Amino acid sequence: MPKALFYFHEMKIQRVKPNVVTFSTLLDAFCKEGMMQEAAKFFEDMKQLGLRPNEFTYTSLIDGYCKMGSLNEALKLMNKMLQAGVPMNIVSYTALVDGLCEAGRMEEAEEVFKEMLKGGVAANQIFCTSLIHGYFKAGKVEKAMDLIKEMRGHGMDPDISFYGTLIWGLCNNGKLDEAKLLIGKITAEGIHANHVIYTILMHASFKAGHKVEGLNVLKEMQDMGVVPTVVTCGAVVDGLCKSGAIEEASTYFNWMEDMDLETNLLVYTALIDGLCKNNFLGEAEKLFYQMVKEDLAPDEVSYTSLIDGNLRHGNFERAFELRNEMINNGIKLGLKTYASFIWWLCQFNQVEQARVFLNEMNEKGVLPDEAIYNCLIRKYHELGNMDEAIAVQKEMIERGLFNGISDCVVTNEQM
DNA sequence: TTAGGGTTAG
Repeated sequence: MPKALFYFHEMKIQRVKPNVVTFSTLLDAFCKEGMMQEAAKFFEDMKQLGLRPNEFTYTSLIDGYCKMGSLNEALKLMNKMLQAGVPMNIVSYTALVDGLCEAGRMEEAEEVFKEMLKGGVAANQIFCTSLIHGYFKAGKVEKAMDLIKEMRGHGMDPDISFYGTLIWGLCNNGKLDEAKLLIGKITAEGIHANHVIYTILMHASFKAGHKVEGLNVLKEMQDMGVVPTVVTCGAVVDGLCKSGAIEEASTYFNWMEDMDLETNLLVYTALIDGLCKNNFLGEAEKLFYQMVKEDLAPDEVSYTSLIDGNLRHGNFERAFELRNEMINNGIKLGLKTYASFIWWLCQFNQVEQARVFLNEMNEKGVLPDEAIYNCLIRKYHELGNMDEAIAVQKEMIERGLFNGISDCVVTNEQM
């Protein structure tokens, strides 16, 4: 990116005028880095220079906003695009629908799909794969299957990414066996599963509690000549940690070096979390600082893992120290960080301190979830402080988080 | 010449 910008400025110095393609290329690079403010600035700059953004320019921006979860910005851009007389094509629609699917906004995605067809733009395999991913993610297996049938009816030939999505969807909807059968079927048809598909299957096996099976998938993958990536190893380390096989997890973590694979934040965090949850807090702390030494900047997730580890061991002082370190490094506490503080403070009967965190969440605009409220209500109730239990439950109801079937302990009569 | 889909962490 800095090199690209250097050439861009060099162009200006040499009085070579950048055109729409030059701007779109740079703008797309900013979007892919998640630097949307810079991208938006380039967008304005090019218009100022009298250049007319085209479907490529708009699509990069729509995709960028979608990837960072700013769906409303993306939708606004679609309208701007149409107003500017630049028609949406299948690529622009795919970027938008994929964003809506990722955010679980399936009704809107279907609406956009209808509009697309009305406008005479035909769906293709990439578009359908995005929509199928959305349906699976939302647990709408039947809808996903219907669309797959329709795709076949339209003569679309499924590719490896499509199968990746399908296998992921089956695994995430409790159909691990069907996913395995499907891999066998496509292999027989001459389509070879790749590292992504094996990683999906392995992760699903571990998640279902089948440790041996998970490791078998890794072995099968290697036997088939598919080389594990850092993502594969991350899934192995995480899977083993969650199975309580912490020593094996450490072995695979070190194995990455033998494989010439560079570890990343995710793999470190998986192992740090595993160490914390398996009573190796000292090792977790050591690994955390080894990670920092390797220039991997801890994020909210890695801090939360270590904070949670300290809290579960009653090391409140250290947890607060890490919280401060996190803030000093410009990382905001998220829902999981607050949930961890509130949960463990309640477990150690420090309900007032937990309440301070709930208040802080409200001040900072982090929406608490049902579990956080229930945890506090239960603890207040247990300690005999019904006034506060009722007050917290009222807040929960006001926020629309009380669905009446949760295990809240304050009944209507008591309120 | 520039844009879209599947995998891992609290």
